[in-house]
Amino acid sequence: MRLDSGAGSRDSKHAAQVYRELVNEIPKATVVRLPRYLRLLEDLALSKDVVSSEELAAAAGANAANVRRDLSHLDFHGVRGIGYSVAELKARIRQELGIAERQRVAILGAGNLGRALANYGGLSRRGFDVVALYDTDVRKIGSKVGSITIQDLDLLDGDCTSKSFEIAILAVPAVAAQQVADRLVEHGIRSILNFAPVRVNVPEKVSVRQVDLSMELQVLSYYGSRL
Amino acid sequence: MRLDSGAGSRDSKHAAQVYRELVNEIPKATVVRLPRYLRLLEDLALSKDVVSSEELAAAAGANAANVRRDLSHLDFHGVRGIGYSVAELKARIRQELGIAERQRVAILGAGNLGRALANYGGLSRRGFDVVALYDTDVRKIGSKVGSITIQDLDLLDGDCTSKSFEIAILAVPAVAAQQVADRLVEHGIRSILNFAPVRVNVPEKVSVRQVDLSMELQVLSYYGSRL
DNA sequence: TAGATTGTTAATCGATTAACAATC
DNA sequence: TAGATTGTTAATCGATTAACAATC
Repeated sequence: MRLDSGAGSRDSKHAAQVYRELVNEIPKATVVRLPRYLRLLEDLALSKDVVSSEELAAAAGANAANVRRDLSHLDFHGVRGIGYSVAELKARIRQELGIAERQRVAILGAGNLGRALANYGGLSRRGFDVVALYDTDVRKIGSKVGSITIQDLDLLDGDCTSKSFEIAILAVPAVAAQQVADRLVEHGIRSILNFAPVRVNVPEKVSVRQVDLSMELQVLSYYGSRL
Repeated sequence: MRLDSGAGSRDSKHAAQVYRELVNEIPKATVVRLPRYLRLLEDLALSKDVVSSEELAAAAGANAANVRRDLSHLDFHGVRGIGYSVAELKARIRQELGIAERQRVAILGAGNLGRALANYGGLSRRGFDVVALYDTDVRKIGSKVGSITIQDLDLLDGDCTSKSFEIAILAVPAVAAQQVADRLVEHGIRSILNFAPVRVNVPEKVSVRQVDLSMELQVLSYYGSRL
């Protein structure tokens, strides 16, 4: 099937772009802005019924036209002259992000960072429940962080059904990261947030986002040093 | 001055692109890849003298042509048929990132996250020294985290010269973030890494990067839910 | 030389945005 | 109606990459 030169194609659109629209794929840049819109909508939910693309843009550090295009990718429509329904847009973005229901998160590694993350109340507030905290250190296993008991990482393998979770946060030392990631993948996990300062290799079906403190500081340093 | 139609311009280049080359600006996408190259180079420093664009690309999750173009933005040249000098490229990237010398970092907020960051050895290994840790809680002030004594945030204002730092890490509660950011800006800081789950407004001359756990999880959820 | 790898071009891709008709 | 704001087009921008001549 040829996708270009069809009735709906225009010279200003690339063939690949037309294809992505056909299969209803949302641009990556849009996906990363959705949580920013959502945050404003949650703040606004009690005070306003309607929000404009201008306000959403200010909250996300984007352009109003950009916002309108983003929302049109969701097939979400506002009212001309009025704006967008706060409640409806909030629900629509939650649905699109796959967080209409609460998500279960496991934290791997109960070091300083793992414990800090387990204690962080902001997760629950945004719909993420930390349901497990794993470590390999026998001195830590059994002790509690908040209401969560640290468990032996070896339990992971048998835990598939009883303690299932959708998302894993990797907070282990760099040397252990790949090994633990492999076990998570075996366990069927498809989303990993990696705080370890190494890239982990995973099958294509698994998505990983890495948060690397040193690299963030290095990028900051670049911009700080030339002003 | 017109920038297009000049002797050096070609139809395949946009006028804005030509301008950025004239003033020697490095593309943002390149800047964020430099730390990834640097990490590989540090790992390689003891074992290899030369590295290829192919290897650098694999480490950074980029394309080899992309790497070669990135390095040409640094005016850094390799040797055809051979590759790039590991030691020279490492030094060149450090210089470009403004981290030829060690950088001093202050952490604002000695809660779970602030203390976890202060304890994180990876920072020092990458050339960042945590020189101060501030909080407002009188029960925390004076106690130590590792070798650093928690100080009263009010000292920040008098501290300009004696305890100066180039980079600040914001690890305070959301409600305090803007206020503390304002004080940092007054203090003359130009680089802020913000872990608080709110955008902070700063003058244009200050750069901020935000790390927001919930938003990262929401983006992950999107990709995890459609596979 | 033959093989390897750079440096650069040209094309395409993906994202942004000004502008404005549509319309509440 | 007049004012406000959406939805969409068209242009441009910024980034990526295949391909290949240059050259070690």
